[in-house]
Amino acid sequence: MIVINATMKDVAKAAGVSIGTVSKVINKSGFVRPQIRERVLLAISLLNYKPNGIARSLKNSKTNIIGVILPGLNDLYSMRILNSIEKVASTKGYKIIYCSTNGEVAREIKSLQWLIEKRVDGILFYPSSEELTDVEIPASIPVVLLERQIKGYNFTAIMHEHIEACRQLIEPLTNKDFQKIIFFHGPIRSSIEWSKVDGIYKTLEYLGIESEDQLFIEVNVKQDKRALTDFMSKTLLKRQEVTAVLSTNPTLLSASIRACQNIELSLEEDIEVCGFGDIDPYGIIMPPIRIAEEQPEELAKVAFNALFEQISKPTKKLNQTFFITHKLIN
Amino acid sequence: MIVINATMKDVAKAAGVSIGTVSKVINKSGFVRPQIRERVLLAISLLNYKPNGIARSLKNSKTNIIGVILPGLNDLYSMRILNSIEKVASTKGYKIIYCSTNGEVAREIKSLQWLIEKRVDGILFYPSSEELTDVEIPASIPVVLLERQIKGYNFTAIMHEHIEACRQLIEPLTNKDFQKIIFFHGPIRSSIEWSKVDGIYKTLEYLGIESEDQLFIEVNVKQDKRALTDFMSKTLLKRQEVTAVLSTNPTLLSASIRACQNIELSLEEDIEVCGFGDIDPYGIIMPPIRIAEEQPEELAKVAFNALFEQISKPTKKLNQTFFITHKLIN
DNA sequence: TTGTATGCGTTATCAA
DNA sequence: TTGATAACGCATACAA
Repeated sequence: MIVINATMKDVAKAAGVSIGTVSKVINKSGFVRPQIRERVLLAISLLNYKPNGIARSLKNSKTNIIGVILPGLNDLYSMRILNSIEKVASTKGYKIIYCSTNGEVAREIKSLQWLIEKRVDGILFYPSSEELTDVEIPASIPVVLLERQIKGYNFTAIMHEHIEACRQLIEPLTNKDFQKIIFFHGPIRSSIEWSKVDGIYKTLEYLGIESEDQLFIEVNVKQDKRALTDFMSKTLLKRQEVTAVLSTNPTLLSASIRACQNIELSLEEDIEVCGFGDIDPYGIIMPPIRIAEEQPEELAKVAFNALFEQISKPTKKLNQTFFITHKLIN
Repeated sequence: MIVINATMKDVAKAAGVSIGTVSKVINKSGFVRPQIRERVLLAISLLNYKPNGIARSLKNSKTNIIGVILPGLNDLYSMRILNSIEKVASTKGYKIIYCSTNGEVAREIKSLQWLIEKRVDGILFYPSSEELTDVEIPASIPVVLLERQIKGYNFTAIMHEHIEACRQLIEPLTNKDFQKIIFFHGPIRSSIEWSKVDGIYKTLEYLGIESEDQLFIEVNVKQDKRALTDFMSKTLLKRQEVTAVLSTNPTLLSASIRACQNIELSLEEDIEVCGFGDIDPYGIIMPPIRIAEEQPEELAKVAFNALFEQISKPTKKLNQTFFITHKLIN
């Protein structure tokens, strides 16, 4: 008997038993006489029967899928987040549906709605802003946020703590003779950039250094590589008194390095460059610079576990914020 | 009337119509009297009804999901592949389930089986070897392979062509005075490494250079960064006559650069380093070295389109191999 | 121990 | 134009 996509019904017929019995054999639930069980197993392999996960999900209200919404896979940070989420999720039997938003609220909404429609068991969401409207998330689908809280929702959120990292970056600079530091940062309306700049201010205050004496320069990170390098080169040339640079994200940090190379400032002797971002996965930068690295693996693990918790015990609705600390290298 | 997870039945009852009518309104199929239509729409928003995608998939035998199986997200190449697949897929209304295999056949099989069970509409599969056993893929689920063909299956496959890239890398080296080149490559039992080494041989032959006079060194890429750098440093010190290095993958290429820095060979004056792999996304390496970059975006696009083709017209079973060419930079 | 029947939430085919 | 009903493939409570 040849059946293209065999169902339990086909198996039942072939084995001369009822659907219920086949189901029991497959799910190892209840008891089935060994003899019959064998007949069923034989029929299954003969017909090359594959259970239909969709029907199962419908019946059980469980998909074993979680949705992961990220701005995109454009840097090592996002890549490592997704990589880790997938790894830890798969140890608990979950697969992931990955959605990118390109930082657009409209696409965030679309993704959320799609995932809700597909009845995923939970959602990990890295919002690109604190705003989100026009989407109500059913209480049956837990959501855990990455790196940001969303106004008016108060989900569980996991984010990096920046103040301590700022201290670790800045303090060594000031241990030596007094330095004039230039801080390159992105738009402070971004909450992440803001909290880094805030961390810098707090650190300076803690160290008894006047913020007014240092240079804070907001840079348009949307420029292309070349433009960024040029801008920083010019800035550094204009400010010859500067002896250290701290950049708050990988784009700016790499641009700082290119700028120094550009105007022939030696990272060894003339200027000290440090900042946030895993920009040198292959260890090529010489001399190695001091970097505060995000810990995406840690973030992913904590986030998934929080989500898993909520999936498993839907009653527990204790929304908290967890903080991850940076790792300082070199 | 408060309903937690409203269904079409709830909507129908609330609007005082039948389920069939509600379905018609939602799917805009058939005609519904405007007045009734409004009533239904009202009920939908009142009850906060969300269609159940699982039930839809069951009914329509269509999930709008494709599975993507990759060895992992451990380098920029995989990242860009996944990124592009997701982007192009979403333009056609598909979401992706991402599965990592860590290069283990057992996990490849598990992933395939899981995706088959979930009845995804198609699968993009980057196998880590040419072997695969114990898994029969139903004809109803098209599969397109990335970078490799699997023995005994003969699926449509998309892969990079390496011979031309080898020519473009090697020819400039030989335009100058005769050079002694060292070729660092990975295990040639890997089909990708093999085809690169093959490309090198063919190029040398084409250029009339004796392969015997050049150095081919197979390197264990599983070593850690430090060990790799040391190994290459020693090799280069032993072979002072070498004036150029070609490495066949990003791990080896970056190690070559670190080795040169290590033993103070100037990339500008003493030695020429080139090879395969996008190791410098932030443009920090000075001087820029010549690199043959894979084109993951192109690969992803071609692969998805091939898959989409097969999903749309299941009859067409013309399995082919498509080749992508590298892009030479610097 | 096994079989029957119902429901999960849709869509689609018919009658009405 | 609308409504009733039968699938889709499976799990399960209950009857046999």
